[in-house]
Amino acid sequence: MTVSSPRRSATRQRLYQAAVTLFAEQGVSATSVEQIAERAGVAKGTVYYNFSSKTELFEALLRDGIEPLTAALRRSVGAAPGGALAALERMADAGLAFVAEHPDLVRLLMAEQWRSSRPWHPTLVAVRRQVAGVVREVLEDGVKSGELRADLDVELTSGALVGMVVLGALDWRTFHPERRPAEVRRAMSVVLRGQLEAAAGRNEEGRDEEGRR
Amino acid sequence: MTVSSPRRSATRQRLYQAAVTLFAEQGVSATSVEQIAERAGVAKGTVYYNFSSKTELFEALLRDGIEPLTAALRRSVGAAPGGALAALERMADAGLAFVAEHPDLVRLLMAEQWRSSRPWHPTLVAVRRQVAGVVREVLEDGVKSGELRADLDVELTSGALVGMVVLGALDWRTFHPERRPAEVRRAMSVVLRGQLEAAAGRNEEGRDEEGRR
DNA sequence: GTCTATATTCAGATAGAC
DNA sequence: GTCTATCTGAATATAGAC
Repeated sequence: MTVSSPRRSATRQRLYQAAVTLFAEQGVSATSVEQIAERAGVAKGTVYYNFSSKTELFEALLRDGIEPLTAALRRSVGAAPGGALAALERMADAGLAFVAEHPDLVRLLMAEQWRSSRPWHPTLVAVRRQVAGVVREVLEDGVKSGELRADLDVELTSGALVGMVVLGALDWRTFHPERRPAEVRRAMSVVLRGQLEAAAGRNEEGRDEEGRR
Repeated sequence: MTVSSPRRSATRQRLYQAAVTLFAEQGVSATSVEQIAERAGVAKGTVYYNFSSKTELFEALLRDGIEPLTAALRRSVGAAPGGALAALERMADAGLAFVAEHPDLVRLLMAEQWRSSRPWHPTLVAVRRQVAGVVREVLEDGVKSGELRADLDVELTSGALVGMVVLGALDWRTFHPERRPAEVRRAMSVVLRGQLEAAAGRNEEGRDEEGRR
């Protein structure tokens, strides 16, 4: 198995880029190979020289695109100070950044996630489990250390938190793109840290949070 | 314009049911009219007698399916006691119930939501805005009444909270269907009420919540 | 490696019998 | 109102020239 030639891998990258945009916007089935080729500036035959089928192109695209996501997640959890809530904030941050950088890929993941009985479904489920799994571990550690409440339902809560970050981020990119990343991060932080309520009985540490980082 | 005959509207209902399942599982484009007809137990021609095209069938299905959702939302906000957090909890509850009852429709909304440049996209965006809008109003009222923090970003926070509920609920139905609704509700309530942290400095009111309702 | 031309399959939509 | 039969366009995938 020889390493792909520079020329070929450049073509593949162009095809990835063209395909992910079209797939996200129209769906996989509604996108023709012709369209992908056109957008990438090559002929249809070239697509089939590089990938055996449209499905294979899509799966390769997923594998390639997901790698940076899992890498970013691992980074945000591992080497860092603070407790569980701080780790959750960093993960939310990493999620936000990923969505900002690869909005089409995330839209695609969101859309295809729920369709069982499609060839690529297992791959998507694996990604989902991996992402939610990292969050679950953080929650578990937080419970063990006593930082988080002992009766926390880590399974269901992790799913909900992932949903908050991912959909919150997509909502941002799609409907409020003029807002700055820091604003989005802060909104999520407020929910994560349980600071929705006005700080009536507590001290004023909530105001410190505004200047955080 | 005469009212549809009972026979015809029965057929339409069967077509809706067949279509929503197939659309959710395979996507709209990947589902053929033939498949829909087969599953509904009618011939393909009958589909075209009732709907002028596959797209029109899909849009009618959306309009019909969404009505109960917006109705449930209005109900859960309007006539009820308690402040903003209580209202948010009731809305989360309503969302959970809706997802439990119409999982296919919700999966479909989630999947098609992000594809601009499709005929039905405006309809889906309208639904999204409506749902998020109700949450935003509740947050705004909470801020005005002083229950919620004055500097709350109602726009971004409402998007995040909707995401938490919807994806949390879908996650539940898809990956943890054995869990009971009350467990899911409680997990979301914990996040909403900012009770992730162990109740160290506070009193034990957190334990009261377990027996809530 | 990439192109053009083409075979083949298949889905959307219609016409007309019942 | 619903069926069967059929038309038509389009999309996947291949073959072979360059």
